[in-house]
Amino acid sequence: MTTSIRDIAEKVGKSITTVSRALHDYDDVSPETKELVRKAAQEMGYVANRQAQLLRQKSTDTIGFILPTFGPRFSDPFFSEFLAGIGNKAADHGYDLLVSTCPPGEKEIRTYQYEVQSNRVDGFIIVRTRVDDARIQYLNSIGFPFVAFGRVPGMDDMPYVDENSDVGMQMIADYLVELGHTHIGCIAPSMEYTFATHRMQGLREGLRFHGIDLREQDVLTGDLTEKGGYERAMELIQRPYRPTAIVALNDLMAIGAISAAQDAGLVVGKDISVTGFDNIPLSTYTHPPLTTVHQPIFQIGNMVCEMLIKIVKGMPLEEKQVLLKPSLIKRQSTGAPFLVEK
Amino acid sequence: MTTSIRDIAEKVGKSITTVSRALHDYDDVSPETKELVRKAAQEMGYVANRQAQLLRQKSTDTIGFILPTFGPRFSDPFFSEFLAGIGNKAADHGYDLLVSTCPPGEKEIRTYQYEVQSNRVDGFIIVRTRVDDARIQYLNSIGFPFVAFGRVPGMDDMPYVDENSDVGMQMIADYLVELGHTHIGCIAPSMEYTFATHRMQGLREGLRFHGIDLREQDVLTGDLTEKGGYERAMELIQRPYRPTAIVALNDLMAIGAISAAQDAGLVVGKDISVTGFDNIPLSTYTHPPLTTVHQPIFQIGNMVCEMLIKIVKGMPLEEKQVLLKPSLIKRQSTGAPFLVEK
DNA sequence: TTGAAAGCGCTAACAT
DNA sequence: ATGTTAGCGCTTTCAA
Repeated sequence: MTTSIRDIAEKVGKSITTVSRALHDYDDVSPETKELVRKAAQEMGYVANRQAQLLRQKSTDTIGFILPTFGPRFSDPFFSEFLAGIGNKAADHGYDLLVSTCPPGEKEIRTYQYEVQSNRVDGFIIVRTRVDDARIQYLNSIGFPFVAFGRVPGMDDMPYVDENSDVGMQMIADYLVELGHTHIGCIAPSMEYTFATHRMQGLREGLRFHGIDLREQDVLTGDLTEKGGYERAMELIQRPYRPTAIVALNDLMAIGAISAAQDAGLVVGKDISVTGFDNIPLSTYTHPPLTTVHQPIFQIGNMVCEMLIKIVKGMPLEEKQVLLKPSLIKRQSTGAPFLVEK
Repeated sequence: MTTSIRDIAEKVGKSITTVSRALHDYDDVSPETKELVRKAAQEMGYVANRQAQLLRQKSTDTIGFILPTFGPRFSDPFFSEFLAGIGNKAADHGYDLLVSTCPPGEKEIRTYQYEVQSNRVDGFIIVRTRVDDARIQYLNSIGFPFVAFGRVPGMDDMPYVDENSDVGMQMIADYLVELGHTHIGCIAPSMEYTFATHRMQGLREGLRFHGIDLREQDVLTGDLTEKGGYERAMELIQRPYRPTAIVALNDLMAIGAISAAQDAGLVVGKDISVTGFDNIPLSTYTHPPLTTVHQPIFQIGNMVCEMLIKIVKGMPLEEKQVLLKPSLIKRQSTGAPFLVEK
């Protein structure tokens, strides 16, 4: 069926050892032999059997990525873009990407354990880090390579890439205050996500800097989806004294919030302002376009993957922790507050 | 490091063969030995080395999925949902999912070849089939297992799951005509995608049934993204005699079209109607919510994966070709036509 | 510059 | 019911 190293050896009349070495460009093989072997390999359409190669080398040249899927309508554009970023870079380095799906929770660690112990991957890429992240604790405890997109409190030494979303949110706060907002509502996911804690803190500090306190009752928690955003935003909007601006912790929630505002008969950007975070391509095409903070998801995927490959190859890392500078994208979902019955 | 079958053999004082057989529950091993071996394996945290196991068995228990990524902002919610569907089912059956990324084109086939020849996967899942699909021709020519989401003309015997989007589009046509539209524009991706040909044909036939011809000049081609939809829709809108309804061939394009209409000062659902296709979760949260045709992407991922696993295991397939019935989702992006300067 | 031989961890045919 | 042995395809000592 498939040609093996042995077939080539037979054809060129050399030993399999020589063929193997020729293929790997060892310098103790004569140039002529190398040429000969290469040509034969080419002709016969030889491709190394990965299983055998890797069994021998005790490595897998494979990166693991376990998608934290939530329910059957897992439709977050964030992940396809991030995945493309990883896959892209992995391919550049001849690495494979092994993707599994597992909802966050109990079973999750077992999925990681299983992949580690069955020798399936050389390292993991972790997304959406959590404050008390069992995945990272596990990998750390056994010294298994990984790189995270996102930080984890108390684990300042682990390799990660993250955007400085504290600062990103401060920019949002500054901008809203500058526009004249003083009563601001916030819709957020569970604070188990570190990115949520950073963004909240940035928002809090940013507002406090201008003498504004974000009140607990103005912060509502929902799912990290359009639906979650819609529901929580609707709650805020239907209050007798509704906020003049709603800060959503990601674009998907913001899209839900815009929808809620419109269903309530409000004109977004005039009657009420809405902001997001991520700058997914879609955020340009909402109505009105969404004011948000840019996060280069594809590039972060690239970086995370590149770092991980260096780590598993034992190469030095220039920077073990990367914190990217955010930038504010001003669009039309924000405007000066329209003050209602005050 | 990791415990191997040999370690267990030593511990329980049996041969490695016996251990292997005990672990696989062969019936020529005494119950006591089985018990003994299992307990030891448990205690020692034994997990089989996949590479070795698979090298021996000449199978990989792995499914290949090559993401057709377009450019660096590959942010299509379709793919994350589909991936979750596949991953989910694969995990149920103990299969791994090997994901690569490769833009459609020249190099694509080489990526497939490479994965086939290096023995990395048992079969492939193909998405977004094309009229002249080199991937499928290749896999078919070498008899390598695959299941496609989408049909290919002239390959009626290949295993696939698809939605009957001809009928889906006819439903859209019926509905628009029923609302009173007669001048309809269409924004479509390249007709190399089979789904596009089916949807176009459905639209054409649906309209013709009501005595309406879709004119060539009213069909514009763009990228399968919000941006593509925006640009092409804007062209249609700026014409002196603009259509009263724009049919987009997927939801992402429709979102772009809504945005274009709004930028042109039109009220969508009143001044102009817009329809999509897919019913991604987002389509509920556009403004106004999008009239579209539902496609159960997660379940299709499930089905495709299940079928592929049966094929690679040599199990019989109840249905080799599955054509799902579409359903129309009426929302507020469509309404009776508002007739301008006619 | 080349080849023989061992062995990665596992399974299975063949003994016993 | 259990063990011996061969071998999957490859890399890598070690010896020639």
